[in-house]
Amino acid sequence: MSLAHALLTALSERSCSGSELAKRFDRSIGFFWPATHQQIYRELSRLETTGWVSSRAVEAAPGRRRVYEVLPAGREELSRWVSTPHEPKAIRDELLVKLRAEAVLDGGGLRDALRLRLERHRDKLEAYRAIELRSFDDAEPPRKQRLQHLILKAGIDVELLWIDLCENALAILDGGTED
Amino acid sequence: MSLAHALLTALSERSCSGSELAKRFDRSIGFFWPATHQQIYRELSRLETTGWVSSRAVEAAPGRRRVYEVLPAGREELSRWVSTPHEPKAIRDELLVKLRAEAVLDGGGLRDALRLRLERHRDKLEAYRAIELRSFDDAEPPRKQRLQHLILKAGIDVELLWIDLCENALAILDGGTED
DNA sequence: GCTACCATGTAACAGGTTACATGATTAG
DNA sequence: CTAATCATGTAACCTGTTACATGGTAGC
Repeated sequence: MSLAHALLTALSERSCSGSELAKRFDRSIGFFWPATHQQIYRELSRLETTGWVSSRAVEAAPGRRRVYEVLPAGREELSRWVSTPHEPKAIRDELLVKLRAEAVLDGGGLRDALRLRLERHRDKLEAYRAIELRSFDDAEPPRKQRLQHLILKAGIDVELLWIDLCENALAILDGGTED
Repeated sequence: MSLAHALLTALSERSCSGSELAKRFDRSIGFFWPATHQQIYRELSRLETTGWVSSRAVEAAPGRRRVYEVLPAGREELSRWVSTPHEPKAIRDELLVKLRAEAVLDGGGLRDALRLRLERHRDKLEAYRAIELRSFDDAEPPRKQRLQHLILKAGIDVELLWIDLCENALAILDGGTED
């Protein structure tokens, strides 16, 4: 049920409509919990049925926009969920399966996939670093900012990890002997 | 369709029965592509229908064991899949959502979850390092071993990353000022 | 011959993905 | 007034998860 709580988190930061949520997801929470607009609308309906958020139609707005807002019960639920420990989820990444398949196939066909991944991870790294420069320049930031920065740094480290993996894999496929 | 290809990979390494596959998954490919025995049996049936694997019943064996084997068409499919580039998948980890929720809630309720994750990631790190010592002591390993070692090192790096994240998050929640 | 265990499987469900549909507002 | 775009939504599907069922073999 993490999408529900991701939405509660985003709406706690600022109330907004479904489409705006979808856009905000694309450039913040969605980095580590992606969601399409279909998922978001479906989940918002459920949240409203459960009584964790309320919505009101916005007059004089494009489409039939509705603005969602977290109710006290939703805030309690979010708090309860945050305090509930959970098991880590496994990585589940296609590339690692492909590396293992490449090891048994012995063909070298993985090169293109590795180069694409490398490009994507470098792009993402750059995007994260741009956000970092833009948003976290404070030398002595408040707790909230420090936590948000920590999340971003985790994202950066993940990209660095994949970049390193891809480069090493390409070196092996190209027959290099360096480690 | 990654489970299908993970199974083809495992069966290419060595033919075996469904239950044995489930066990092998638990301690190798399953680290980065987990699968329950139900998923495995369902997928094996499909693979056989598609004509990528064949199975034969084993007489004089416990239960009604069937041994699965990759057919030439399956080997081709695996090769085709390895050469097909794919987009990286997002992280999708509950902990990052919770960190962000903690930032907006301002309560400190995340400590227990962080401590549990820390423990789990340390355990996994230790397990991976034990495998590394056991399996990769060769100074000049063949290509196949180098690729497999690379996968394992990626797993180790991922655990180190999470450990670092959890420790830093706990430091912030405990009001420390170190970065 | 019980009991426990093993290999295989079924059924129901939850969540995510993709394709498409509808009404309403805005731009030209 | 027509085309493009926006906000919301429906439907079908696929994968993964959980709980349970069945038949067979092995140990006592």
